[in-house]
Amino acid sequence: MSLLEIELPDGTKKEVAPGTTPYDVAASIGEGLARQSIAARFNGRLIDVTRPLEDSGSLSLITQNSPEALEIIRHSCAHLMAQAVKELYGDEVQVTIGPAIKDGFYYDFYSTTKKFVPEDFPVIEKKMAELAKADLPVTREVMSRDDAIAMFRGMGESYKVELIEDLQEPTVSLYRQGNFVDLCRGPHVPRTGVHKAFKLTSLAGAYWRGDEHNAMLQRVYATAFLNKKDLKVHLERLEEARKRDHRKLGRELDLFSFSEEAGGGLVLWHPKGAMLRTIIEDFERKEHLKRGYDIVVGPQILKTELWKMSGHYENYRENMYFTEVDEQGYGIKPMNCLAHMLIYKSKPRSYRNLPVRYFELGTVHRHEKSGVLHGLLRVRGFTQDDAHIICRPDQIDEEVKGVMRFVQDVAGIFGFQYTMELSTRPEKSIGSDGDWEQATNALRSALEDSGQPYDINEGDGAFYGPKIDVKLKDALDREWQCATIQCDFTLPERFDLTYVGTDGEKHRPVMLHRVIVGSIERFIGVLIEHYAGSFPLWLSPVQAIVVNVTDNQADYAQHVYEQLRAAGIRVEVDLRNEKLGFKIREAQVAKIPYMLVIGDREMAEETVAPRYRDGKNLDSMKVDEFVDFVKSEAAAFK
RNA sequence: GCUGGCGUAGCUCAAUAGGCAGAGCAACUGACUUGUAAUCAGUAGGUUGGGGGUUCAAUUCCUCUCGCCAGCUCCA
Repeated sequence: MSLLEIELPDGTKKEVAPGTTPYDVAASIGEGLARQSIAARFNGRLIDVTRPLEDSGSLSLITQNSPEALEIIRHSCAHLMAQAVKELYGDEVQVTIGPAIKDGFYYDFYSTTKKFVPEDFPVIEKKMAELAKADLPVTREVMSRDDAIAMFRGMGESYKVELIEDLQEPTVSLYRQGNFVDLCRGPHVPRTGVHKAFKLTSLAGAYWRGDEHNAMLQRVYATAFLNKKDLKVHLERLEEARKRDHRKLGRELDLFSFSEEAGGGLVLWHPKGAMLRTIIEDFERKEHLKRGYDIVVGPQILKTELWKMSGHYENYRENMYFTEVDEQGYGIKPMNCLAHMLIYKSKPRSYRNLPVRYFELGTVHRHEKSGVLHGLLRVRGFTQDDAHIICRPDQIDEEVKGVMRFVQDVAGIFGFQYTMELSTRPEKSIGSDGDWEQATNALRSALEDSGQPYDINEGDGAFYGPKIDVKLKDALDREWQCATIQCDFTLPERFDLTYVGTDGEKHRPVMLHRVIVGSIERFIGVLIEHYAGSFPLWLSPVQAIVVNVTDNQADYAQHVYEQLRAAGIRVEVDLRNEKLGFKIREAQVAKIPYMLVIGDREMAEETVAPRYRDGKNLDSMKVDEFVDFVKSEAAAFK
């Protein structure tokens, strides 16, 4: 039999007999490499390290240091968990699927009798640890489809049977470890002893195949890492995320609340939260004016007929609020585009006028399903930093690039990294091939131009045009959908938007919908978690607080407060008869950047003694000096 | 919307196998006049989310409803 030629990543070639496994190859290089290898990549495909090689090709070993390692370990750990559950609860529980996900994995179980509770976690973890310690070999088998169906049917695993029945292949692969066998494509770690750091984290309901008409399964979430140290870091990060929860900080910092009486998903902005909003809104207006946008304002309600014309009534009605007065129906706007188009249509437009860029801090209402509401991140009434750019087709490219630069600048100012996705034409869509091609190319070229990497979501665009989604990455590396840019051919058509071209004829413009931060509500929610409530000076609703040491300095402290207020500093004063330490503590908990301490010394010298919220004291300075200091510090962020 | 869990003072949480609802912080009053993360004492605060039911008696059990939380599905 002829030997196989195996090419290794460093370019060296080895000749091996057919049936040699990647593990054998690793062992021939070094014992350490063999021990560390948990899978292999052969001709681009991930395979088990114990899989016999049948062809020549390129081989690289996946060790614990490889980027793919964690996902494989987590997937294998899901099998370990399923094995533990089956050993503990046996026939009461049916297994379904258990993939790796971001930060961990889950396994969905079906049972009519066993109800998982968090108290089961230590029991399951203990069993998993036992199985890991036993260091069972994990072996792959190939079986005909019919045999596999018969086997799982015999085991009473009807969900597995259903999965296999839907597969087209004549054979399926199974993985066995000890008494546990699971349908799986693999690859998996070679032995259960690889699992050294795992933890069950939570329980949830989930529908079989994500369809609410199907049976409800019990999903057990868990996570696994290469070692205990990485697991610990991850758990600490979860704890940090909990501490930063914007709903908790929103209450503690007195920024906003919700009221049962007002209704779910409707935000009540308290003075400090409203201040924060106002700062961001002022920032937005300034930035838009700088970039050639015009500010417009449309009404909150528009006649129902208009929503029928736009297609919203047909496609979006269940998300809209309606009202009727004098037998005339109105829809409360869920989007701002209609008014902007009516403004465009208010007079004839020439190619010379294009593009028009209409910007509105547009408050919209959408009846989101009750189960999806989540603090500020998903609400029913919110304000978008919305703009519609109406332009000639040949201008799309430049306009999209302008929007991309805008996004880049704003992300930079707030200290966000971000990722981008291009969503292309879906199967169900309208518009000509040429339009789609031009618009998609414009978006792609803007993405290329930005120099940032991006993903492509084939077929995930809106039915009326392709789009770019931008996801901000916060201080804890979590992603939030904020900005989007969408090309739209439909609405200009439906509303008969036109411009007169050089040829004197009417032409159809293109409309770009775009938001930069998305919704002010969601953005503030993200900002709160991003900054953990400690806003930079320019965003802080309260920038400084004047605190006197004793009543003796009360009049001077009040005077300083008034001076600062008059100078445009967002300042408070705490004249309460409390110990200085107590007042400092309260200001610290409120995350106010500067505390201005005033005792007899400062009063005599007519100065203030600023203390930053990190505990550092600045030298005493005159009030005017502090004003200049704050203004220059705050400006530095912009 | 679906599945599961939870609603007790402004906040964080006790209590009850159905029998007078309690603490810390916050609030208020008073004393203390204080130099960089919590001074002491006192007072007040509740139709136990809301409606209906079972019971001599319901915060506790049943039921409907509203809201919140986790997830699913969907989204700025």
